[in-house]
Amino acid sequence: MIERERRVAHTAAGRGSSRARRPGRAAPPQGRLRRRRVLDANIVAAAEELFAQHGFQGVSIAEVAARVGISKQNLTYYFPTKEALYRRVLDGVLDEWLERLRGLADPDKEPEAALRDYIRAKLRYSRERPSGSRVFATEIIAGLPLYAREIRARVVPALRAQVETLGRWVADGRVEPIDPVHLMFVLWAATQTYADFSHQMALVMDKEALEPADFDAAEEVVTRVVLRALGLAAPAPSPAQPR
Amino acid sequence: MIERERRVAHTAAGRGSSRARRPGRAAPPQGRLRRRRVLDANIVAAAEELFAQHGFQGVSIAEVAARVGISKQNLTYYFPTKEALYRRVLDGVLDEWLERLRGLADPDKEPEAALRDYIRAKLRYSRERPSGSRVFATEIIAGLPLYAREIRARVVPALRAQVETLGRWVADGRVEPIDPVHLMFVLWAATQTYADFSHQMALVMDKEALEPADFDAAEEVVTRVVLRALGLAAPAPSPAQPR
DNA sequence: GTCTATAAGCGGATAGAC
DNA sequence: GTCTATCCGCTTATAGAC
Repeated sequence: MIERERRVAHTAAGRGSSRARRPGRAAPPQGRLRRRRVLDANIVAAAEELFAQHGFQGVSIAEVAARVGISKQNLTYYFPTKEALYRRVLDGVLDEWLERLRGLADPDKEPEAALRDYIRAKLRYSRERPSGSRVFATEIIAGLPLYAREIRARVVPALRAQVETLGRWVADGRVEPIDPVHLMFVLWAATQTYADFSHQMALVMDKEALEPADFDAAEEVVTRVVLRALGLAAPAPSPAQPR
Repeated sequence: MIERERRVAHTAAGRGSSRARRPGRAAPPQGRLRRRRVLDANIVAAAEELFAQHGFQGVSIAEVAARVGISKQNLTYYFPTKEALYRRVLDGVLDEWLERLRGLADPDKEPEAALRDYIRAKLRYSRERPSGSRVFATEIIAGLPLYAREIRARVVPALRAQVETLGRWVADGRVEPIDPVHLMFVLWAATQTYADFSHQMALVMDKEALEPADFDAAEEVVTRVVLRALGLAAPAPSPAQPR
């Protein structure tokens, strides 16, 4: 079963190099492969939403299967265990998150521009992939019971690199002195919260769900808060009085 | 069974008025009552920790019972359903949270002092009651499946009051203009994260768990970030150069 | 690849004796 | 209040036919 898991996971992830195309086979395997990849992606997407709502133990593979229109026995063909499916969900979240935030907070860029881009990208992720953010958050809140290794290997280095960049800006006198570790935690929290706590926010603002305008306002406030903490923004932007 | 739930829940919450003391009974029921209250509190405390780690569905009542040294059948005597126990956990979290934050962010107080007190209290709650914060966070992330009514009735008004206070300070020109709703969201997130995400923070800082000094540093950074966003703090506190 | 069938266990909840 | 006994449903996972 481990063999099966490996095979499916690799082809699904697009790295199906071990299974070379058989020249003797006339029918193109591309159609089948593509269909499998689509089904695989649908399973992961459905699982992501359900895990975000109910947590790992709160989801049954039968529910996931029902969402994508297959039997739960068939689902185990693609993902032999529930935990394997959960890991694939988190792998996907992490892949996309690291991809989007790559190269931002570059120490050579201007601090202000780098931070603006970073905040924008992170808030955009919260808006476009709230379920992914939530699965991630619940895993962290639970104390990393199933995904500690990957967090340690992939997330922690990324965060440390960003902290180091902040620290260099401070050391070079390009921003006012502040604890870079905790500023990073605050920045992370202030952007993450627009995915994780959006249900409560909607209640406070008396609307069904957050709207694009809310994310624009969030970006303005978070950006201002962070930049001013570093002495990088004008003291009184006062949008009420146009100059 | 509903009858039983009501009775137990009320006495356990300390409002056991319906069961008047029988004058004919010589033995003081106080001992028994006190023991029951202690056991009840132990159950709730154990459940809080487990719910924080594994989520609602991830916890079995047998686990909770084992932690307090009773059988699961006996546990159902105190809490007839798992959901009732979960609600009691959240009730306790909410009670203490509202109690601690009562009167802070008073519109008549100086904005700077009010905000400092509020941030300190909220961070202290994250430090002292991390499990409670985490249970709360997971319920919100899940989309309020079981506790929406209480959030709506008790949390939302509290948040709105704080938003209104911030808005009044802006309107009165006591602080620089900013969107009070989103500033509140950021403030909430920046303090909440020190409970919810502390496991990841510990990994980033390469330590077993957050220490008191970390919370001191957090308080300094969060306070500075918020105050400067409102134009309330000196531009360059620079702790490196004592004046 | 997808199906039927089923194993094997745990979950919450209840009944009733003491 | 605490115990033993038990019900019933749902869970993951596997075996094997097609």
